[in-house]
Amino acid sequence: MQVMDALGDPVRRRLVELLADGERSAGQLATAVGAEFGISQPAASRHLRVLREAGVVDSVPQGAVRLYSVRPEAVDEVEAWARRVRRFWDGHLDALETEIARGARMRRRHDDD
Amino acid sequence: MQVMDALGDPVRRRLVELLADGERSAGQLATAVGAEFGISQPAASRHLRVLREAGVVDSVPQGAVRLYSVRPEAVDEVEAWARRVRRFWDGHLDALETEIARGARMRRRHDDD
DNA sequence: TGGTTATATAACGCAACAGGTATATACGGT
DNA sequence: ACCGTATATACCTGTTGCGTTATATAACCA
Repeated sequence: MQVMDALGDPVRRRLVELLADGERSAGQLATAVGAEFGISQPAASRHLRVLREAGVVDSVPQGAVRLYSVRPEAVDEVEAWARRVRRFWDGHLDALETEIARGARMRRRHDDD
Repeated sequence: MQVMDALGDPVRRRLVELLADGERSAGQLATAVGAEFGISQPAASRHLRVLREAGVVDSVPQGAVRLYSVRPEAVDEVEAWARRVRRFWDGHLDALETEIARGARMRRRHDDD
Protein backbone atom coordinates (compact mmCIF):
# COMPACT_ATOMS: atom_id res chain seq x y z
CA MET A 1 0.00 0.00 0.00
CA GLN A 2 1.78 3.04 -1.31
CA VAL A 3 -0.43 5.24 0.82
CA MET A 4 0.76 3.98 4.18
CA ASP A 5 4.34 4.03 2.99
CA ALA A 6 4.02 7.75 2.36
CA LEU A 7 2.32 8.31 5.68
CA GLY A 8 5.19 6.81 7.60
CA ASP A 9 6.59 10.28 8.12
CA PRO A 10 5.49 12.88 10.66
CA VAL A 11 5.80 15.83 8.31
CA ARG A 12 3.71 14.17 5.65
CA ARG A 13 1.09 13.08 8.14
CA ARG A 14 0.93 16.64 9.40
CA LEU A 15 0.44 17.90 5.87
CA VAL A 16 -2.46 15.56 5.44
CA GLU A 17 -3.92 16.67 8.75
CA LEU A 18 -3.71 20.27 7.64
CA LEU A 19 -5.49 19.34 4.45
CA ALA A 20 -8.20 17.67 6.45
CA ASP A 21 -9.53 21.15 7.10
CA GLY A 22 -9.85 21.76 3.40
CA GLU A 23 -7.70 22.73 0.48
CA ARG A 24 -4.55 24.71 1.08
CA SER A 25 -1.94 26.17 -1.18
CA ALA A 26 1.53 24.72 -1.31
CA GLY A 27 2.74 27.93 0.26
CA GLN A 28 0.40 27.76 3.20
CA LEU A 29 1.38 24.19 3.80
CA ALA A 30 5.07 24.92 3.48
CA THR A 31 4.76 27.76 5.96
CA ALA A 32 2.88 25.63 8.43
CA VAL A 33 5.13 22.59 8.46
CA GLY A 34 8.12 24.84 8.04
CA ALA A 35 7.26 26.47 11.32
CA GLU A 36 6.35 23.27 13.10
CA PHE A 37 9.25 21.16 11.93
CA GLY A 38 11.78 23.78 11.02
CA ILE A 39 12.15 22.73 7.42
CA SER A 40 12.50 24.79 4.27
CA GLN A 41 10.06 25.38 1.45
CA PRO A 42 11.79 22.97 -0.92
CA ALA A 43 11.71 20.30 1.75
CA ALA A 44 7.97 20.76 2.18
CA SER A 45 7.55 20.73 -1.56
CA ARG A 46 9.26 17.40 -1.81
CA HIS A 47 7.06 15.93 0.88
CA LEU A 48 4.09 17.10 -1.11
CA ARG A 49 5.51 15.40 -4.13
CA VAL A 50 5.81 12.13 -2.28
CA LEU A 51 2.22 12.43 -1.12
CA ARG A 52 1.13 13.24 -4.65
CA GLU A 53 2.95 10.29 -6.17
CA ALA A 54 1.54 7.98 -3.53
CA GLY A 55 -1.94 9.14 -4.40
CA VAL A 56 -2.54 10.63 -0.99
CA VAL A 57 -3.17 14.13 -2.22
CA ASP A 58 -4.32 15.89 -5.33
CA SER A 59 -3.08 19.22 -6.56
CA VAL A 60 -4.65 21.69 -8.90
CA PRO A 61 -3.01 24.82 -10.25
CA GLN A 62 -5.16 27.77 -9.27
CA GLY A 63 -3.59 30.71 -10.98
CA ALA A 64 -0.19 31.34 -9.50
CA VAL A 65 -0.99 29.09 -6.62
CA ARG A 66 -1.29 25.34 -6.43
CA LEU A 67 -4.07 23.99 -4.27
CA TYR A 68 -3.64 20.68 -2.52
CA SER A 69 -6.35 18.45 -1.18
CA VAL A 70 -6.58 15.01 0.37
CA ARG A 71 -7.85 12.19 -1.80
CA PRO A 72 -10.67 10.50 0.08
CA GLU A 73 -9.73 7.13 -1.39
CA ALA A 74 -6.37 7.35 0.33
CA VAL A 75 -7.94 7.87 3.71
CA ASP A 76 -10.32 5.05 2.99
CA GLU A 77 -7.41 2.79 2.27
CA VAL A 78 -5.89 3.48 5.64
CA GLU A 79 -9.16 2.94 7.40
CA ALA A 80 -9.76 -0.25 5.44
CA TRP A 81 -6.36 -1.59 6.36
CA ALA A 82 -6.93 -0.94 10.02
CA ARG A 83 -10.31 -2.58 9.81
CA ARG A 84 -8.86 -5.57 8.05
CA VAL A 85 -6.40 -6.12 10.86
CA ARG A 86 -9.06 -5.41 13.37
CA ARG A 87 -11.53 -7.97 12.06
CA PHE A 88 -9.75 -10.46 14.27
CA TRP A 89 -11.20 -9.10 17.47
CA ASP A 90 -14.66 -8.60 16.08
CA GLY A 91 -15.79 -12.14 16.70
CA HIS A 92 -15.31 -14.70 13.92
CA LEU A 93 -12.23 -16.51 15.15
CA ASP A 94 -12.31 -19.60 13.02
CA ALA A 95 -9.74 -22.35 12.57
CA LEU A 96 -6.07 -21.49 12.59
CA GLU A 97 -6.43 -20.33 16.15
CA THR A 98 -4.56 -22.50 18.56
CA GLU A 99 -5.64 -23.06 22.11
CA ILE A 100 -2.61 -21.15 23.25
CA ALA A 101 -3.47 -18.23 21.05
CA ARG A 102 -6.98 -18.18 22.38
CA GLY A 103 -5.81 -18.42 25.94
CA ALA A 104 -3.33 -15.62 25.62
CA ARG A 105 -5.85 -13.44 23.92
CA MET A 106 -8.36 -14.01 26.68
CA ARG A 107 -5.74 -13.16 29.21
CA ARG A 108 -4.98 -9.97 27.40
CA ARG A 109 -8.43 -8.83 26.41
CA HIS A 110 -10.66 -7.03 28.84
CA ASP A 111 -10.85 -3.61 27.20
CA ASP A 112 -11.22 -2.25 23.65
CA ASP A 113 -14.05 -2.72 21.21
CA MET B 1 2.23 8.83 16.14
CA GLN B 2 4.89 6.22 16.58
CA VAL B 3 2.52 3.59 15.33
CA MET B 4 2.13 4.91 11.83
CA ASP B 5 5.83 5.54 11.59
CA ALA B 6 6.44 1.87 12.17
CA LEU B 7 3.75 0.89 9.68
CA GLY B 8 5.40 2.81 6.90
CA ASP B 9 7.10 -0.35 5.76
CA PRO B 10 5.62 -3.21 3.72
CA VAL B 11 7.32 -5.95 5.68
CA ARG B 12 6.11 -4.62 8.99
CA ARG B 13 2.60 -4.13 7.69
CA ARG B 14 2.65 -7.70 6.47
CA LEU B 15 3.77 -8.89 9.88
CA VAL B 16 0.85 -7.11 11.45
CA GLU B 17 -1.51 -8.60 8.89
CA LEU B 18 -0.21 -12.05 9.71
CA LEU B 19 -0.81 -11.35 13.36
CA ALA B 20 -4.35 -10.27 12.57
CA ASP B 21 -5.13 -13.96 12.35
CA GLY B 22 -3.94 -14.50 15.88
CA GLU B 23 -0.71 -14.93 17.73
CA ARG B 24 2.31 -16.29 15.95
CA SER B 25 5.80 -17.15 17.03
CA ALA B 26 8.74 -15.08 15.90
CA GLY B 27 9.87 -18.08 13.90
CA GLN B 28 6.59 -18.47 12.05
CA LEU B 29 6.59 -14.79 11.24
CA ALA B 30 10.19 -14.80 10.13
CA THR B 31 9.54 -17.77 7.86
CA ALA B 32 6.48 -16.13 6.34
CA VAL B 33 7.93 -12.72 5.57
CA GLY B 34 11.22 -14.36 4.76
CA ALA B 35 9.51 -16.27 1.99
CA GLU B 36 7.42 -13.35 0.79
CA PHE B 37 10.10 -10.70 0.86
CA GLY B 38 13.24 -12.77 0.67
CA ILE B 39 14.73 -11.52 3.87
CA SER B 40 16.63 -13.32 6.60
CA GLN B 41 15.59 -14.25 10.11
CA PRO B 42 17.59 -11.46 11.72
CA ALA B 43 16.00 -8.96 9.38
CA ALA B 44 12.55 -10.14 10.39
CA SER B 45 13.56 -10.04 14.01
CA ARG B 46 14.55 -6.42 13.71
CA HIS B 47 11.28 -5.53 12.10
CA LEU B 48 9.55 -7.17 15.02
CA ARG B 49 11.65 -5.10 17.34
CA VAL B 50 10.59 -1.89 15.63
CA LEU B 51 6.97 -2.92 15.90
CA ARG B 52 7.45 -3.79 19.54
CA GLU B 53 9.11 -0.50 20.38
CA ALA B 54 6.41 1.41 18.54
CA GLY B 55 3.80 -0.35 20.61
CA VAL B 56 2.26 -2.04 17.62
CA VAL B 57 2.81 -5.55 18.88
CA ASP B 58 3.26 -7.36 22.12
CA SER B 59 5.47 -10.35 22.67
CA VAL B 60 5.38 -12.98 25.34
CA PRO B 61 7.94 -15.72 25.88
CA GLN B 62 6.16 -19.03 25.65
CA GLY B 63 8.77 -21.57 26.58
CA ALA B 64 11.44 -21.63 23.93
CA VAL B 65 9.24 -19.65 21.64
CA ARG B 66 8.21 -16.04 21.69
CA LEU B 67 4.62 -15.30 20.77
CA TYR B 68 3.72 -12.05 19.10
CA SER B 69 0.34 -10.41 18.94
CA VAL B 70 -1.11 -7.15 17.71
CA ARG B 71 -1.98 -4.53 20.28
CA PRO B 72 -5.56 -3.47 19.62
CA GLU B 73 -4.80 0.07 20.75
CA ALA B 74 -2.32 0.43 17.91
CA VAL B 75 -4.89 -0.50 15.32
CA ASP B 76 -7.33 1.85 16.98
CA GLU B 77 -4.83 4.65 16.66
CA VAL B 78 -4.55 4.12 12.95
CA GLU B 79 -8.29 4.00 12.52
CA ALA B 80 -8.68 7.09 14.68
CA TRP B 81 -6.16 9.00 12.63
CA ALA B 82 -7.91 8.13 9.41
CA ARG B 83 -11.21 9.15 10.90
CA ARG B 84 -9.78 12.40 12.12
CA VAL B 85 -8.66 13.29 8.63
CA ARG B 86 -11.89 12.04 7.25
CA ARG B 87 -14.11 14.18 9.46
CA PHE B 88 -13.77 16.84 6.82
CA TRP B 89 -16.00 15.13 4.31
CA ASP B 90 -18.59 14.00 6.78
CA GLY B 91 -20.57 17.20 6.70
CA HIS B 92 -19.52 20.03 9.00
CA LEU B 93 -17.68 22.23 6.55
CA ASP B 94 -17.67 25.48 8.42
CA ALA B 95 -15.79 28.67 7.64
CA LEU B 96 -12.31 28.33 6.21
CA GLU B 97 -13.77 26.58 3.24
CA THR B 98 -13.58 28.62 0.11
CA GLU B 99 -15.98 28.33 -2.75
CA ILE B 100 -13.18 26.93 -4.78
CA ALA B 101 -12.49 24.28 -2.22
CA ARG B 102 -16.10 23.27 -2.20
CA GLY B 103 -16.19 23.14 -5.95
CA ALA B 104 -13.10 21.01 -6.22
CA ARG B 105 -14.40 18.63 -3.63
CA MET B 106 -17.71 18.24 -5.40
CA ARG B 107 -15.89 17.57 -8.61
CA ARG B 108 -13.87 14.91 -6.91
CA ARG B 109 -16.46 13.20 -4.75
CA HIS B 110 -18.90 10.65 -6.11
CA ASP B 111 -17.90 7.49 -4.31
CA ASP B 112 -16.71 6.55 -0.80
CA ASP B 113 -18.66 5.82 2.34
C1' DT C 1 25.80 -31.22 30.91
C1' DG C 2 26.03 -31.14 25.90
C1' DG C 3 23.41 -30.51 21.85
C1' DT C 4 19.69 -28.51 19.32
C1' DT C 5 16.36 -25.11 18.38
C1' DA C 6 14.54 -20.37 18.76
C1' DT C 7 15.34 -15.62 18.85
C1' DA C 8 17.91 -11.62 19.42
C1' DT C 9 22.06 -8.71 18.95
C1' DA C 10 26.60 -7.12 16.87
C1' DA C 11 29.13 -5.29 13.31
C1' DC C 12 29.21 -3.67 8.95
C1' DG C 13 28.10 -2.08 4.01
C1' DC C 14 25.02 0.05 0.97
C1' DA C 15 21.05 2.36 -0.74
C1' DA C 16 17.32 5.42 0.21
C1' DC C 17 15.89 9.54 2.17
C1' DA C 18 15.52 13.99 4.03
C1' DG C 19 17.39 18.37 4.42
C1' DG C 20 19.87 22.58 2.71
C1' DT C 21 21.13 26.17 -0.85
C1' DA C 22 20.83 27.60 -5.37
C1' DT C 23 18.17 27.88 -9.38
C1' DA C 24 14.63 27.05 -12.84
C1' DT C 25 9.84 27.69 -14.26
C1' DA C 26 5.37 29.66 -14.36
C1' DC C 27 2.00 33.06 -13.39
C1' DG C 28 0.08 37.80 -12.34
C1' DG C 29 0.51 42.52 -12.01
C1' DT C 30 2.08 46.88 -13.70
C1' DA D 1 8.26 43.24 -21.35
C1' DC D 2 9.70 43.13 -16.45
C1' DC D 3 9.46 42.20 -11.73
C1' DG D 4 7.89 39.81 -7.77
C1' DT D 5 5.73 35.88 -5.97
C1' DA D 6 4.77 30.90 -5.89
C1' DT D 7 6.33 26.39 -6.51
C1' DA D 8 9.20 22.94 -8.11
C1' DT D 9 13.67 20.86 -9.34
C1' DA D 10 18.93 20.09 -9.21
C1' DC D 11 22.59 19.00 -6.81
C1' DC D 12 25.11 17.85 -2.89
C1' DT D 13 25.58 16.05 1.87
C1' DG D 14 24.66 13.71 6.27
C1' DT D 15 21.86 10.44 8.41
C1' DT D 16 18.92 6.74 8.74
C1' DG D 17 17.41 2.34 7.75
C1' DC D 18 17.45 -2.24 5.88
C1' DG D 19 19.87 -6.17 4.69
C1' DT D 20 23.62 -9.63 5.44
C1' DT D 21 26.63 -12.84 8.08
C1' DA D 22 28.36 -14.16 12.38
C1' DT D 23 27.52 -14.73 17.04
C1' DA D 24 25.37 -14.38 21.61
C1' DT D 25 21.61 -15.77 24.73
C1' DA D 26 18.17 -18.71 26.39
C1' DA D 27 15.26 -22.75 26.76
C1' DC D 28 14.24 -27.42 26.07
C1' DC D 29 15.68 -32.36 25.78
C1' DA D 30 18.34 -36.46 26.10
